Amino acid sequence: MDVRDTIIDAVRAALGDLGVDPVPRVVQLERPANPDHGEWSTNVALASAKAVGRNPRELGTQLVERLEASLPTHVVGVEVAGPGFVNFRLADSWLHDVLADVVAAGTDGWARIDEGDGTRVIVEFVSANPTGPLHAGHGRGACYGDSVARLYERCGYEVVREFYINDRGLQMQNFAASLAARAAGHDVPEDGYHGQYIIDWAAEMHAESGDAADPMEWGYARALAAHQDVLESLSIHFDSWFSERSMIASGAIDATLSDLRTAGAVFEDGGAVWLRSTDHGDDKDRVLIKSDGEPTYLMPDVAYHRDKFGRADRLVNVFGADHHGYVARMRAAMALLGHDPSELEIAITQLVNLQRDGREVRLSKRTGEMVELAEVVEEVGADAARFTYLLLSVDSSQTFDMDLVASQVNENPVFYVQYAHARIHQIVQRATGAGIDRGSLDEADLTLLVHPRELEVLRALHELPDVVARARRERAPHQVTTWVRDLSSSFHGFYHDCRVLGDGIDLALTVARLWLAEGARIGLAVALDLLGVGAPTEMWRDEERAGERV
RNA sequence: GCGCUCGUAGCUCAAUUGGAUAGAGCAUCUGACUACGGAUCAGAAGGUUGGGGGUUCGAGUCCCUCCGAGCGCGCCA
Repeated sequence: MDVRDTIIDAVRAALGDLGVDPVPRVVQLERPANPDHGEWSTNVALASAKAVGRNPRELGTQLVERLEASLPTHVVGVEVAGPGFVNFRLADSWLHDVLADVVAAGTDGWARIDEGDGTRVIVEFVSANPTGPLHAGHGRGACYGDSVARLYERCGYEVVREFYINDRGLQMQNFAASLAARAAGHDVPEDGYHGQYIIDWAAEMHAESGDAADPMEWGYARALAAHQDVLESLSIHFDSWFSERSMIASGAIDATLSDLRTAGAVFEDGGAVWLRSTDHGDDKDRVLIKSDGEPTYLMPDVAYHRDKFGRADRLVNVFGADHHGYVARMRAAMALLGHDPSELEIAITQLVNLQRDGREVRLSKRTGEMVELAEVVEEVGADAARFTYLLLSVDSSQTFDMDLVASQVNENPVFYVQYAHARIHQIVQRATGAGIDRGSLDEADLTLLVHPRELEVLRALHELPDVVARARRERAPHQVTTWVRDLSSSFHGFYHDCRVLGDGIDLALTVARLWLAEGARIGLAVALDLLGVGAPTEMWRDEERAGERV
């Protein structure tokens, strides 16, 4: 049982004894910013004083008196402070228990949150048109979506990663026309695609099958293959590629329209069929079927989301910032189909500004100026790319400086973190080489871990389950990135000040520190896996490796 | 004009969703160990959280207003 639960139970009991009625259902226990304020702190006296008409400081004092009568496990001191905070001082033993818990849970179990209970979730992300390669901007949504999926999995949800392919419609026709034009040696149409890749692909198509190829089908396959290649290189694997075309064949679009009609969710005006999206918060109604009888872009997308709800309990969509205007109408459409809109979570990723050679590069497939995601991965490496994309909250736009991430590789935080992991492996190897085995946890004396550096590592490890749960809830993998940098910093500090092996280090202390390193290893491995970044057991700079070979 | 996301140290960003003295990295300056691989560690300096008002025990966080940035606002996709 987590030490916090023990404390919270004691606090609630004491509040009841003091005549606070009702006892607050949720008692917050927080870590004070200032270490002088103890290990844990609660503001419950401040929060409930008003409700029961008492002075907060006084209520806090009484609370302390009751708690002192029978201190919870590990607690060695309780004090009231400031306007009425109640602070708890703990013996280091609570952290030794944390280490034992971490080690017992291992990489499979530590920070595995049991709240999804098998709820089925479809995480849809990337979903770029198959009309050209993914560019650097898509990388953010790709890494983000995959990491969000990993968080859901870690929290007990059953996750499907899905890529929606807009494989019909005007953009596909423009794409095919552009390919055909280039293959025939002509300029591409005005509203076609002007990128260099069109020229390359047209040549490829021609070399492969002369004039026999259908530009649309050939280009579709070519683009999809490119998507899959680069995504796999980033360790992103989609379980499902959902084709818009397939819904025409399956009749899903007609069925959706029929459902909407039955629900009274559509009306006709000017020969077009409109969705009553204003009934559910949209600022205007939306056309589903144009007056010429053709469906709009929205129509199949609504059918697609209806289909997804048939397969899952909850949907998570990752949209680019340029699609945020689309959120309200999709929510409204789902509400009109009878779904709970809160079961459709939509995350918006803000833009990526790519910098190269000190200048900004606009990312657009249509105009042709772009940096392909594959180039980014090749130049900076998959791990650095993923870590960099997951460094920030997606609520802010990101400047991805290729030169910085690629050339000043030593300053990239991903190496700092990976180095911590590699160091642990090296220590264990060295210990093994010296004939030292850490044995079983039961026989280790963890109470020897009393150095501030050691305790800092253990505190960080204790936080991980909270971080994971919150990052999942807020769909914010960057919180995991922040945490893992913090743990790495603690570990490097420990490594610097506390020798694990060597003359003058008692064997029992070596063993205890080996267990601490194992705990840190587990934390790093769990977090890096959530980020989709590798956890290497050794790292050598190019020049070191070269030197080694001499 | 309306909507969404933002504005925090010179730069890039955090901040337990309303908690106590706003924290990291980079850059700058100064240091540490004849190294369990130094891709390490420590210290200094750096702030009116865009401006103003409000809510309350308490605001970077919530409300109002102004300024600024990005992105949207079609019977396009």
